[in-house]
Amino acid sequence: MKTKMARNLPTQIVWDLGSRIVSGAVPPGSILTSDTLEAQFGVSRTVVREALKVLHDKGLTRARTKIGTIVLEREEWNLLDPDVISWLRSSGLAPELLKDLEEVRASYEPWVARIAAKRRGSKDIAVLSSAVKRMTEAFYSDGVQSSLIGEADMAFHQGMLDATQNELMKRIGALFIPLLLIRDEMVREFVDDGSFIVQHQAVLDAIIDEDPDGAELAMKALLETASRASSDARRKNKL
Amino acid sequence: MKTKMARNLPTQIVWDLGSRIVSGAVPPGSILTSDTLEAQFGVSRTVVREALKVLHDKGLTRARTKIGTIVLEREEWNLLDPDVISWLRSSGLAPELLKDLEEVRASYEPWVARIAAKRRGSKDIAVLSSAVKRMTEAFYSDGVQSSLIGEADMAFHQGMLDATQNELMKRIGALFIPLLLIRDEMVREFVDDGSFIVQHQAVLDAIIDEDPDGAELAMKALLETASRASSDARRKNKL
DNA sequence: CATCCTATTCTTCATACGAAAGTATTTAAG
DNA sequence: CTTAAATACTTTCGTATGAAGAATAGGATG
Repeated sequence: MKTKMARNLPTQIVWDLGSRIVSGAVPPGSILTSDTLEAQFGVSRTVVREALKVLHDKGLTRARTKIGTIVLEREEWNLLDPDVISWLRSSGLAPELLKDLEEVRASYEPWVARIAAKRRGSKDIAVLSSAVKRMTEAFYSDGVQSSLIGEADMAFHQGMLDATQNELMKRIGALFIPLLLIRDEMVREFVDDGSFIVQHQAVLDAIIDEDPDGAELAMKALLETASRASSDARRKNKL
Repeated sequence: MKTKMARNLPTQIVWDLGSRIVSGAVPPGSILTSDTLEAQFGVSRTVVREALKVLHDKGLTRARTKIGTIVLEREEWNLLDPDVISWLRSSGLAPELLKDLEEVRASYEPWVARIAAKRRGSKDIAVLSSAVKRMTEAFYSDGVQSSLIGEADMAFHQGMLDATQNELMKRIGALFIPLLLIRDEMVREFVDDGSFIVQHQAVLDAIIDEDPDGAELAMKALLETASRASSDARRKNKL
């Protein structure tokens, strides 16, 4: 992940408030007043205002005269905002969101594989092959919990996105990859036979062969397994 | 569309600058200084700063000490930001973006149809049926240029999104629908036989029948036609 | 060529006033 | 006396302004 370094004051406050709102620590309907925040964070009005402006733009809050800035319902939040996504991730994913996410993924990722197979260059193949290789090595040396698997997994999916040469698709995919990784880590504990490696390899092979149909099918199979494992995981944790 | 009413000062400036940047009137590399903007818009630093903060958040600009606020390259822009999308729409769509958009659409909309067919309630059917009906009537009374067709088309696709009951999918779809409408209007001039009506009807029928596979196929057929017409349009306009 | 300096611009602060909108008070009607 | 409408009040956001701090591009200096 990117290590967010020394941000300026408003951004810090945006992150503090934003993550607390998204996590539910500051529930919808809560009232934030500029004065209070000013005192609370020990900053000036200017800074508080800039922070509130940004939160407003992300759909988290709404300013009302004589009342203050009120925290909006979750339906109003801009779920496609990178920051909101980031806050969602660090505050744990609601099962409902996870379900939505899985469906969205099922809709676009086979197509990503398909287009990647059509357009991939030699550099893309190198990236993807390396990712699968690292994934395999990590699995057979450190076992299924290795964090290296997650990194390789992420690199693989990012690599496919890059291979599509579709800016829009890259944006969308980049947005969800971090979220999906969390899910995948949970899932791998329930599919510890390494089958995910075989399935990634199958996708890679099809992409190398410039076989769009094959890539799409292989990706669907991969997602299918993940989805089944995911519901297994849910059942096991729930009951 | 929503009629954006009396917005506050910073928002006005965000829209003025944002749309000019996205349209290319203020090209990447341009330098905006707070002082200049302050004079140009006749507002205070506070307002200019808030506006620049928002533009920064949308990936359009970057503030650098001793230089000013510089307009970033297109690659840096947050293409998934609703405002950026809106500005892109009103400034005409680059052919490259159009191609990306078409691919993205092809990836998710068949799945939207599929999921809609699985989950649709009676209310969803009413909405979709009404849209197709209006589309048909507009076509046979006012011809293919009728703006009512566009409205009905939009209502249809929005209705499908709502039927999925997937918040994330709704967000993504809602983002692109307005852009696709522009494309569709261009396209309809090249497919003036009303075949798009039959194809929408086919999707609707499958959704009513709770036939996911049928809905997905019908939607794919619809997109296929649109895609073909789109390249026809491109060829004809280009040469 | 390397180092230092300075001017410029962003960043933050503190304060003040105007505008909008709930809340309380007064007034008037029934 | 009760109730409802009109009025004044008060709180909070929105905007403006002046000043000080930090960072650095680009020139001055050695």
